[in-house]
Amino acid sequence: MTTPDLSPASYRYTSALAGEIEQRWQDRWAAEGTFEAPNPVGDLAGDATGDKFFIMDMFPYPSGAGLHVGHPLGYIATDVVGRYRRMRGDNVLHALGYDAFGLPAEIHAVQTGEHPRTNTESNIANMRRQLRRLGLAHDPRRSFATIDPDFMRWTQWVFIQIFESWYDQEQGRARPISELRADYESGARTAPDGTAWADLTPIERSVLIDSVRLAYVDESPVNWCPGLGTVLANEEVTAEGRSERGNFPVFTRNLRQWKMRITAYSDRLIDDLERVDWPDSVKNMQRNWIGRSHGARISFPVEDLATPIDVFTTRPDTIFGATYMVLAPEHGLVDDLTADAWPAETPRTWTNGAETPAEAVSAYRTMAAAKTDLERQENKEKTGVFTGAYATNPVNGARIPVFIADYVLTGYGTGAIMAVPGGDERDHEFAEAYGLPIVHTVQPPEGHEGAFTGQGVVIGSTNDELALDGMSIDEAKAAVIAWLQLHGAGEGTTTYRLRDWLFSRQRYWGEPFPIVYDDLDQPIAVPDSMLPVELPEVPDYSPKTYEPEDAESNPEPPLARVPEWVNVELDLGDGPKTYRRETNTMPNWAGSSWYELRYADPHNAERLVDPENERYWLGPRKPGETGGVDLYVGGVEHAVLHLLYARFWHKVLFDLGHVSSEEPFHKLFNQGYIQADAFKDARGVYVEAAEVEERVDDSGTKTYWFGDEQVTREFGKMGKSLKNAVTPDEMYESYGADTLRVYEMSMGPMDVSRPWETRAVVGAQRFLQRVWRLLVDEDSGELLVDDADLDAATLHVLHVTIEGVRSDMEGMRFNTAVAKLIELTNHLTKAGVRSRAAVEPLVLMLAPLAPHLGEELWSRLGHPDSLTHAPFPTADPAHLSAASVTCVVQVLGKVRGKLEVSPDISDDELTALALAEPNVVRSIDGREIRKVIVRAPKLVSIVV
RNA sequence: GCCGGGUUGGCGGAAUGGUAGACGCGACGGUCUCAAAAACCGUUGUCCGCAAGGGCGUGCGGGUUCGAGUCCCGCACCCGGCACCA
Repeated sequence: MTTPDLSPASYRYTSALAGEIEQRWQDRWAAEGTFEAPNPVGDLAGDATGDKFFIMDMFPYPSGAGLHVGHPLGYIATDVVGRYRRMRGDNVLHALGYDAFGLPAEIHAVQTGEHPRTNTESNIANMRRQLRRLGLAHDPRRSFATIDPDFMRWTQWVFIQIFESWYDQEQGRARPISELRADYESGARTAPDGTAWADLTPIERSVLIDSVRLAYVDESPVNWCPGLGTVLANEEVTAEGRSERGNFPVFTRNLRQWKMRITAYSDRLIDDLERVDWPDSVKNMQRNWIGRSHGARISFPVEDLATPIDVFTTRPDTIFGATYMVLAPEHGLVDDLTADAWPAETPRTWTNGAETPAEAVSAYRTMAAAKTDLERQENKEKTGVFTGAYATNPVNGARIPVFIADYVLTGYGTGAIMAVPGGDERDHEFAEAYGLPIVHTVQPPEGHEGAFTGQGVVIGSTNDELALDGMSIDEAKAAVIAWLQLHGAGEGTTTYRLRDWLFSRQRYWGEPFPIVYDDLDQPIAVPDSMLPVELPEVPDYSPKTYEPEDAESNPEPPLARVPEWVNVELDLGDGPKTYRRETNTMPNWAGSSWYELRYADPHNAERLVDPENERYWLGPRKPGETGGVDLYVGGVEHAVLHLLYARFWHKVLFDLGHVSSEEPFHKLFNQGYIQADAFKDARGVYVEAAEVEERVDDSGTKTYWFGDEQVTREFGKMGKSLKNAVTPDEMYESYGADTLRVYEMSMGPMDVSRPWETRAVVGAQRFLQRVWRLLVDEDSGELLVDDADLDAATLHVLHVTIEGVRSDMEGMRFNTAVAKLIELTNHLTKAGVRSRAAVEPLVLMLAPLAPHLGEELWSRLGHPDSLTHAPFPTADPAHLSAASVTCVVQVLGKVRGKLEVSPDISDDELTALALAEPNVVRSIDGREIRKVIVRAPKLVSIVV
């Protein structure tokens, strides 16, 4: 890219020299173990000084495509923070692992026949090479991959901990199953139906215990994707009801699958968000995802049926306006309450033309089941059918019809609603379509049409015992709930949108479950001594896939094809017996749900993490704090996936006493993305952005050409799919790693996305070249530094820079830190100052951003040791005020003059000077001065 | 629809309520060179003006203030998340 350097200056800071310097220092850091962080105990034990600081990046998936310049953005940022903290004296833990289970490796394996492990490991090696070239200050002893048997063993161990636990609602925490069993055995606790433990058969006991485990198998509606041949979590299905990967249709099917009882933690997962230092946007996304809403459960008796309909509502105050009820088509009571014949005078619109309610219900159900999520979303027109049944409104005895309709969802609340057309827009729409009464229970404003959902005064809501009229909505809610409770018709309650986490996949390339089934088909955890359960060799890695539309197909895990692995003889304490292994594998999220803990004690063979090491690196700094990683940096795309799962697992481990921290990540920072122009040809196919040419026509309009073909420009996240990736290797080649680092850090604030512009990278290189040239003679390589005293102006600039850079580093404002260092460098260059007293602090401040250049210059300045632990410069307050400051004189808020004044000038003196300034006098133009505001020494504002 | 974030030169961006546009890219002019590139130096919001200086200017409309990019009210547009969630 750059033309060969023909200049005679052989010590010019070119990409070649930068490359040589960078590799040399990387070798030295590796040889000296510069970034190794000592642990309190264990194999990595050592003497730690200073405060601890644990930094983490969201670890990468080792893709075969390698890195582009967008990937390292966050890694550079955390590296700068880590290097800065070391210079402040902290003991910094920073390492990088690999999230290495995943679908791409499996697809590659299916295509090539190569074992996914082989391919994944070579991808990891390539990624390590690319990242090493960036000069990241990681502790290499603490790196791991989730596919390492030693890591997988502990992933399985955590799974068993969760499997062997239940959630004690009274204590509000997870407890071991063994304690629950002990309670049953001692009689301290009986089965929910009152049966004593001793009266239960072994299988009944198993079922009872299994029904409360935090990891459990159960048959329930799940997302089945025949095209991929696996079930998927809710989070992996798009809004259009298709798989995020591959874009295949997804069907809701009742299947027996593993789940994690994350819903037990709903309240703690919401409430503890108050205790962590996370961006509000992510906290909000998690709150929305968990979707806690307070309201009431209310029972509506049904005519001729013993079981009432339970509904959930957030607006119990509107119950007097409940004029009909709706059940989800899949609701369990529908069959029981559907009448034998249409009641007399049933309107024709309610029957859908069917002869009997049963016929109408059955037809509607079939129709609703055939609707895809997309169709439901696109067509929100309200449909439904009358069941022929009537319920009774408990507060006013009104006889109200019961419908089924697909605008009521089976999975939320109780799957049934009381419909209040006066206070709910959806109910209003349905009521209009089916001619149902509309009753307002909150006084709507004059001229209001349709449902009224705003605040107001309650009306029309009075019975013999309950008088809500005139109350506010909140008062009425409380009054209704109290009344319902008194009459046994309902109670205040809370519901959540969050569902339990579907945890099994029909994949080869994932962690096997450490579970076997006995001859009664009960799941049993394998003993710790048998961990890890490793993946068997299989003849074929590919999942059993089907026609994408074949909803009737069934999942078939690849591991089930290896009977000699599936059927295993074990002695679990009662003699050798044959067991059947679980053949599903864990989802990709498993390893990342606990990996923060392993960095703290990566080789511990006895425990997940030694308690002392965990307490040191993750424990709360003060009582009452959550603890957790001090800084976690990654993209916002994991806001409700990884970050929710990891919090859940961490809390279970906390409850069980394995960790002292209540949250995995104390501070979270979302970095923006690097974006870039992408270009599409006439067919809509992306073309290589690097080969597109920009042409400007006479009118100044820009057009883009790929060869002879005109293409259209777009803007998006950098990556392979948009064919606009720029690799770090290209940047190393043309500029060097330090230039790439400085450029990426100077592009803008860390938390916003920014467009990549290769032609702007040279600005960072010019800056580093200026620093180099300040210290080193380009022809001879000699050090040009002297020991002269600094003049007042330089002292001032230097200390203001130190103060500013420090604060920018603390606040992760690297873009402004770079700007300040450039200003200092430009000042020194212009003033011809090469004094050690100025250049040493400059080199130290630059070092976190451009560590190789920093080390090289530091060493040339005569320091034998790495500057990794050299103290970061401290500003001397004495030099922070300048010898003179510019004072602005405003007249009526407009700048009319500037004065160079002493910083300690008095108000009176400054006012006198300001009023004497010729341009100020002219602006006042003889008018009477009404007021003078003086903020010495910076400002005088004159009001006339 | 709901929640969160945003809108500043040609571009990326900077500004504890106090000189809007730091720093960088690009552009323009210059130095060096036979020439070009690189490098270095200078100019660069816009309009009027020879200049001194002045007018206008941070999405739009109001307000508070001696003074608003910054605070308050209303609106438009853009980005992200959720969405028939009772």
